[in-house]
Amino acid sequence: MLYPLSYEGRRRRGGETPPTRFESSAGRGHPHWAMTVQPRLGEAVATALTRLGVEATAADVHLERPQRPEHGDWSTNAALVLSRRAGKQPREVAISLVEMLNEAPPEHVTGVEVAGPGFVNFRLAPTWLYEVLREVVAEGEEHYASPDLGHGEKVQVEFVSANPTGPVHVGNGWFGSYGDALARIMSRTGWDVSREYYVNDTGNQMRELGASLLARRRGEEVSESGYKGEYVAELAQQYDGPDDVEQAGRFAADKILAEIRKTLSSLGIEFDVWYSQASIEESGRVEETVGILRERGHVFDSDGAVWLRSTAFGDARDRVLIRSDGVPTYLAGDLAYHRNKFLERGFDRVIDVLGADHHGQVASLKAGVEALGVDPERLEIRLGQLISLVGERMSKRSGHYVALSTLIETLGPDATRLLSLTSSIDQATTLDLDVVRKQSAENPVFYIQYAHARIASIGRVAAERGISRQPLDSVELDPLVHPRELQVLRDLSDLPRVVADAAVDRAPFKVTNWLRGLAADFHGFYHDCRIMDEGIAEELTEARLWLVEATRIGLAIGLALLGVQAPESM
RNA sequence: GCCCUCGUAGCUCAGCGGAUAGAGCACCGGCCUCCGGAGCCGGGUGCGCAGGUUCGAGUCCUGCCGAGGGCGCCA
Repeated sequence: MLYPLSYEGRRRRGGETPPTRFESSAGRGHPHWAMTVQPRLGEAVATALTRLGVEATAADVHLERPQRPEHGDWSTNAALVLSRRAGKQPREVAISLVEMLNEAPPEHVTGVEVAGPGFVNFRLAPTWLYEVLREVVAEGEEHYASPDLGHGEKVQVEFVSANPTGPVHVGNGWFGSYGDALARIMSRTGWDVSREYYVNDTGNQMRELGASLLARRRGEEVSESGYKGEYVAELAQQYDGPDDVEQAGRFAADKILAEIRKTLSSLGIEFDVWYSQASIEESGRVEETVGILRERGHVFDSDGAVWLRSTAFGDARDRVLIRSDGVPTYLAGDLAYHRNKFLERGFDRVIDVLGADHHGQVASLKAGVEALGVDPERLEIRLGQLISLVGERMSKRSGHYVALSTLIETLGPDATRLLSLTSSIDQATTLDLDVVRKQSAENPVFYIQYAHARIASIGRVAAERGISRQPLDSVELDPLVHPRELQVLRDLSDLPRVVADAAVDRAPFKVTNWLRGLAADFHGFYHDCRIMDEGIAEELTEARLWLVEATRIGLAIGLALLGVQAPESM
């Protein structure tokens, strides 16, 4: 399977528990907590169902953590889902199930009950959360919440790829943060990820850029179709080459690209490969690709042009590959590029992150890829909704845009990144820069980072007071019974699942949401539970210090996945 | 005209077909002799509209309304 449709889907189809670190830890000799509660509950439910005459495996049993505490710690809708198979009413199945489970409850379970239309709710002793804490600490920042979902599949994430005709604007930064965070998340979950920036350094726009620069150098007006931004004038002053649009264009593009790279780098975004479109054209791969398509029988000639019969692959109309003047179209170059990705460099999967304004390219690109003999399912195109700016659209040609570098200077890199990582890229966003500036102090990133800094501060205070943590193996966690403490541990128990969902759904914002929740619950814990004080028993201090350490690990993992700093102080 | 995406609280956004739809911001009140108050606690309004699918729909399907984007021998 190339791509798991969903984490749940994998489990059901695979008939096995998700490949989390829990299993690997079992192999490293931690039998006591080698298996977390979730799979144990699944097994117990499946066994009970089977004994009731309903064929079921653990993979059939969907377990979730209910929203409401009164619904217990874990819940399953198995009775609802399987009632038809059982030929009984859901509640009837649920009641039998509960009776059976109560006869010999799984470890940690203190009660099983039927609720609502047929949910089966489990109440657990806090001990299950102590296992979570030990798990987090043992696995640490490196390994906790790093399920192997990708199995080493080679995936390329191409993102930003802004034309080198002007500085990157906030819209580019938006998708840049997204693509980079996605790459980080997929790397953690077992994919072999390569980040790529496609440099569109050919064609009319390069000549247009060169012409704009030359016009500026002569002190003339830039033509209507040219690039009017101030940066062109600045570049014109640096250019001492000949009056040649090609050369001037290349000069400008090189300078601009260096600037783009610098800006993205200041956001923590680095690419493995910067791929030049010009290099593809010069290598002859475009003609070669058209030739291959012709050999495969998907090309025809008409009106002096060369066409791809893309309608054969679901496109709304056929597309021109080579214009009647002999110049290849953008699509031809793009297909040569994608042939290179799949067939020359051997990526199993390619994710192109594009703005919704590229929507029109999707059908023909997919059709062309399929015509080349590549399963189009391997090409995944994530269209992000455009970022508009208080009603006006950003455009490099008009010079009307907000430079990403300006936003970074205003907000700082972390807040800038979080701006786009708090919501799905499917969400169309209108940025009001005044509001953004005003709210920058309330950016959620500071709330999360504050929790991390606070933990570092606790460590400093502990050191001052000569309190050091004892090895976790020798520490009893039973003193952790406060609702605030248990809530933090529940959050931590969710992280592997959250990371998996974020990877499979290509949705980094899920990590952000989880971080906000953990930070909130940690702040609550911190407020209500003194860690080191005269009235606090030594054992409680020990346990709480480990709770704090586990929280730090969780925060560090989440922040790293978003590419945001985890500061020791603020 | 056709196609795609999106419509959830005043604003920015969450919500694997499940139980009483949640956060943040804004607004109003509380809480520091304290390990960092960039914090904690309390306060209320909402699924664009109409059908359908089913035990159950914010979630899936159809139509309508609204917003953005796309439908080049441009890139």
